[in-house]
Amino acid sequence: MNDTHHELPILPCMCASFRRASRALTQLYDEALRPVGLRATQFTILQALSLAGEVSQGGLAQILAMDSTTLTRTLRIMGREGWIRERRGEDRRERLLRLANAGRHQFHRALPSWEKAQARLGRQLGDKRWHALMKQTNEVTTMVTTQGGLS
Amino acid sequence: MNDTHHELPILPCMCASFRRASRALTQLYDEALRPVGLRATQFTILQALSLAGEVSQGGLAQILAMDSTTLTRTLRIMGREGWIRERRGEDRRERLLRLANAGRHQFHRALPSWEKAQARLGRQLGDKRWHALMKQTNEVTTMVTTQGGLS
DNA sequence: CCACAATAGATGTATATACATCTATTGTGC
DNA sequence: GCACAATAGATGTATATACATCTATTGTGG
Repeated sequence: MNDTHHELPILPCMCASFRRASRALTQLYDEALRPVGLRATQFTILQALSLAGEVSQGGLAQILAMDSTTLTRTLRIMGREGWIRERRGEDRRERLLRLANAGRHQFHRALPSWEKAQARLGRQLGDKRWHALMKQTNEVTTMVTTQGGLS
Repeated sequence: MNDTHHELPILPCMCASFRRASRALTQLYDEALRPVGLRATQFTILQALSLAGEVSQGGLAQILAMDSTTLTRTLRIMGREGWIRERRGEDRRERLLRLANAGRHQFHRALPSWEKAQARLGRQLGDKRWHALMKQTNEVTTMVTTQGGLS
């Protein structure tokens, strides 16, 4: 406990606050998932696909509020591992994605580590704050992605 | 308004929720700051330095809950623009950072765009949720960075 | 059907991010 | 003072992220 400890000033910027919290949480979850060989981001994609079934790349991007071209490379990495199956849609521009068996397996293998991280954080926050955060965080995302655009 | 609109499912993962919200917010703030030629991240660093005065790279990293080596490169980019002044500390391993005049200028030039983004979001959220989010987001960060560590 | 606008992704490029490892410097036990 | 542990950043490497631009495909007005 040395005193070179900067006391986490409150950043007045909402974006900065969220980015900072994201970094902190990502480090926590990454650490929890490291033994399983997954990044938080990759776990998220496995989980999203597990919940969504088959979706196009653009659909997945929308679910994750992410640029669809960003997924091109992340998915390539995960495809390399054999976790994801792709096929062309009727619209042959689309790539339809879903979990491959190896992906489902990897997801289930990671679940306990993820749940431990979730539970530990939940214990620290308490149920009330946990739910408030989940709710409000999603509200922000909805708000920004729905009516977003500076125009 | 087409119906290829995936309805933003609630992700059960706290980390994923935060990362998603961060991406959404970053796009919003990046768009607002683009005319000024700043990324949200860079604005954040200028603002943090503006608030903190002179800090070491490690100190700034702690303020931002960020790995200090990550800053090496971001700061190099910003140094290129002449926004940041560095000097060695008494402890000659440290780099002490602060805003250069050009950095202060760039920061003030960006302030109106940033304030507009903040205000717009604040209007949408309402004061109550705005403050709740700020508070809770910072609590999470404090919690995770303070007692963090899986050990 | 055909020209042209619109869309889904792929690719090029730049930044953001972390970790492992390395170097330079500082602290510590003896 | 010296050997060795600890610390602050720098560097190598890999992933995450977005935007501009390009290609392939689809929709559309005539």
